[in-house]
Amino acid sequence: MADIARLAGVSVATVSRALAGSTLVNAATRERVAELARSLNYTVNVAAKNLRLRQNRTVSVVVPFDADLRQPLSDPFFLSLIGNLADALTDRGHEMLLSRVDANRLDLAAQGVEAGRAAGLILVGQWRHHDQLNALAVRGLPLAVWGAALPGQAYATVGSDNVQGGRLATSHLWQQGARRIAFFGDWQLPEVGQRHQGYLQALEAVNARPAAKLMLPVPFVNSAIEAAVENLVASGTRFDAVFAASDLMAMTVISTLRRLGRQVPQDVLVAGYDDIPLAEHFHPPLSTVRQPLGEAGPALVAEVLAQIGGARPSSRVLPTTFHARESSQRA
Amino acid sequence: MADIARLAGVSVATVSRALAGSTLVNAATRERVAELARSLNYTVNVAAKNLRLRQNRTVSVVVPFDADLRQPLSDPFFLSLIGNLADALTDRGHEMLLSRVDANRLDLAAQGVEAGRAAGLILVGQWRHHDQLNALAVRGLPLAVWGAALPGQAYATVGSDNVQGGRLATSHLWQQGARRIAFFGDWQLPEVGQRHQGYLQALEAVNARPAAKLMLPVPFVNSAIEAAVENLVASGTRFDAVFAASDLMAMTVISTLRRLGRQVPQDVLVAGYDDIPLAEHFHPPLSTVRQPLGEAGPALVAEVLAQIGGARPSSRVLPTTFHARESSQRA
DNA sequence: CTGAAAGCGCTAACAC
DNA sequence: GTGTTAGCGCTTTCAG
Repeated sequence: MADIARLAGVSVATVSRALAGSTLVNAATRERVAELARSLNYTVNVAAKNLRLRQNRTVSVVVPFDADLRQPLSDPFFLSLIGNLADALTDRGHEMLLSRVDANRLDLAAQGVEAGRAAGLILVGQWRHHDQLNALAVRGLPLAVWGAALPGQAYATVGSDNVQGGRLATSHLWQQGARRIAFFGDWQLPEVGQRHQGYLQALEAVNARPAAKLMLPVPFVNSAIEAAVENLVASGTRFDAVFAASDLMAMTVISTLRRLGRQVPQDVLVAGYDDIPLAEHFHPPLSTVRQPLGEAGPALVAEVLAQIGGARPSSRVLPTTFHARESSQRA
Repeated sequence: MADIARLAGVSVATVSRALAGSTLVNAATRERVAELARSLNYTVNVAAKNLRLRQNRTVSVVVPFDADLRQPLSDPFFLSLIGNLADALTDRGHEMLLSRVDANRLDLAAQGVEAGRAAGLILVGQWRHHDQLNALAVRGLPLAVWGAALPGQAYATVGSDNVQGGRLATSHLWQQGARRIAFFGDWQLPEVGQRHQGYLQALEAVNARPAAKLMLPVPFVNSAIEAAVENLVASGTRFDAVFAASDLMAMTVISTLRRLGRQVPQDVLVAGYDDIPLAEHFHPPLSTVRQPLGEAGPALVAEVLAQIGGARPSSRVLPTTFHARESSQRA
C-alpha cells in the first residue's frame, strides 16, 4: 500500500480510503489509485485490515471425528452439508475455516475462535458430547451445532425433526404390512436416539410393542453393520423390515441382506434416513426420510452470525418428509 | 496479552516469550504466565502473530463450480478429497480455508492468497481452464491442482493416471466379451479426455475401432446422463458395455438402464471410475478404477507446501488399479 | 478533499 | 532474564 501511495503521489491514508471506495476522496484520485492497484495486482491485506478493525469475517467449521475409528470423513450427508455451508458462508460474505478434531477433545474446536482466527463456530455433528458443547456455549462462544435439540442445552442446534422422521418411516413400513420392524442405529447418539424415539412412538400408535431383539445399536461403521445383519439373520430372529438410521447404513444393510440371500423389498422392506442423492439411483431405489439439506447450511450460518451479532442462542428444528420408493414397497 | 503482563507483573515481551516457550525466560515466570493464560482462557491471536512474523500457516482450498448449473457440490469423490485435504493439512500443522468459486472466474481463486489470508492454493478440479491456471502459476502463486497432467503446463497437478485407468477398464470389458463398448463422459475435460484416450488405446490394442455413436460427451449432470442413456437405447444403437467417466455416472447409467428394461450385467456390462465407498455396496457391485484417494490429499498438500518453501512446481501422477466386481462380469 | 499520527495484538532486535 | 522500542499492513480520528 505504501508503494501505491508513493507511485500515486498521495499518502497511504488516501490510498486506503480510495480502495475502500470512500466518497471522501476525489474521484480522479480514486480512479488513479484503483488503476495502480489493479496493474500491480495488489489486494488489501485482509489480516491486517481485520486486526485494525477488530473484526473478523471468518467462521470456523469443525467436523468432530471419532478417535477410536479415525474414519476418514465419508458420509455423503455430512460431506454435502459442508459444501452447503461453504456456499451459505460465501453468500453472506464470510470465509470458512475447515478442520477436524477428535470428538473427545471438543474444547479444541473452539481454538479457531479463541485464537482470533474466526468469529464463530459451526460444529457438524454432535456425537455424545452434550456437556462439552454446553461448556463451550457458556463461555459465550458463538456456536451452532448440527444435531438434535436436547433438553437443558445452552448451545444452539439446527437439525431435522428426528422424532418425526423416525415416526414417518416406521409407520410407513407398518402400513406396508411389516410387523416385525428392526431398528438399526446407535441410539446413544442424540440424533439417532430421537429417530429411535419416533420408531417407538409409531409402534406404540398401533399398539405394537417392539421386540428388544429387533433393536440393534449399530455404529456407523460398515463392518459393524454387516456383522449386525449377519447376526440377526443367523440368530433366526424373524424380521420383515429394517429402519436404518442413515441411508449409507440402509444401503449396506440391503447389500448384506442380498449377499445372504434375502431380497429387498420382496423378503424385507428397508427405509433409510437422509435422502442422499444416490438414494433414488440405488437398487432398489431407497425409501428414506429427507433432511432438508438446502436449508441446513443457511440456517446454521444465520444462527452463528446472529450470535456473533449479539443474539442469544436459538435452536431450530427443520421438518422432515418421507419419500417412499421401491425398497419399502412390495411389488 | 497486556492484561496478563499486568497481572503477572512483567512486560508483554516476557509474556510473549513465555507463551512461546522460550528458554530465555525464567522457568518460574514462564509457569506463572502459562497458568494465568490458562485461567483467563487466553490464546495468542494468530492473526496478529502472523502479521508480525510475515508468515502464514493457512492454505486456501477452492472448489470451482460450473456457473451454468450451479450444482451443489455433490460428487462423493471430490467431497472425500476435501475431507482428506483437511486431514493432511491438519497433520502438517496448517489450516484450511475452503471456498467455491465460479469456474469462469478462476482468477478469484487466487484472492485468498493475494489478500494474505493464505500462503498457497489447492484447486480441486481443473475443468477446462488450463490457461487461466497457467496464468496463476506464472504469477508465482504456490498452486497445486487436482487434475490431469497436460502438455505445456506451468502449474503443478496431482492426479491419477487417467489414461491407464481408462485402458484398464476398457480392456477388462473387452476381455469379458463386450464388443461394443460405449464411453460416457465429456472428454473436453482434461481428466475425462485422458480416460477417453485410454479407452481408445485399449480398443486399438485389440484392433477394434470405436464407433462414433458409442462415444457420448455427457456432462456430470444426472438429467443429462439419463437422457443420454435413453437416447442411446431409443436410437437402436447396439451396445453391450458402458465405461463411465465416474462412479456416480455409472450408477445413474445402471439405474436408467434398469428402468428401460436392460439388466446389468446380463444385458450390458458397466464399469465406472473413482471407486467411491458406495461402489462395492451398489447393486450390482460396481467394477471401477480406483483413484488412490488416501495419497491424493497428502500429495497435494506436500506440493503446495514445497512451493511455498520455494520449490518449483512439480506434478505427480498416482497409479490407478482396476477393481472388477459384478457389474462388469456375466454370471 | 488530504495528510499526520496513533494503534489493532503481537514478536524480535537491542539494550540493560 | 527482562524491559524498551520499533514495526508487521492497515484504518481512522483529528487537523488542516
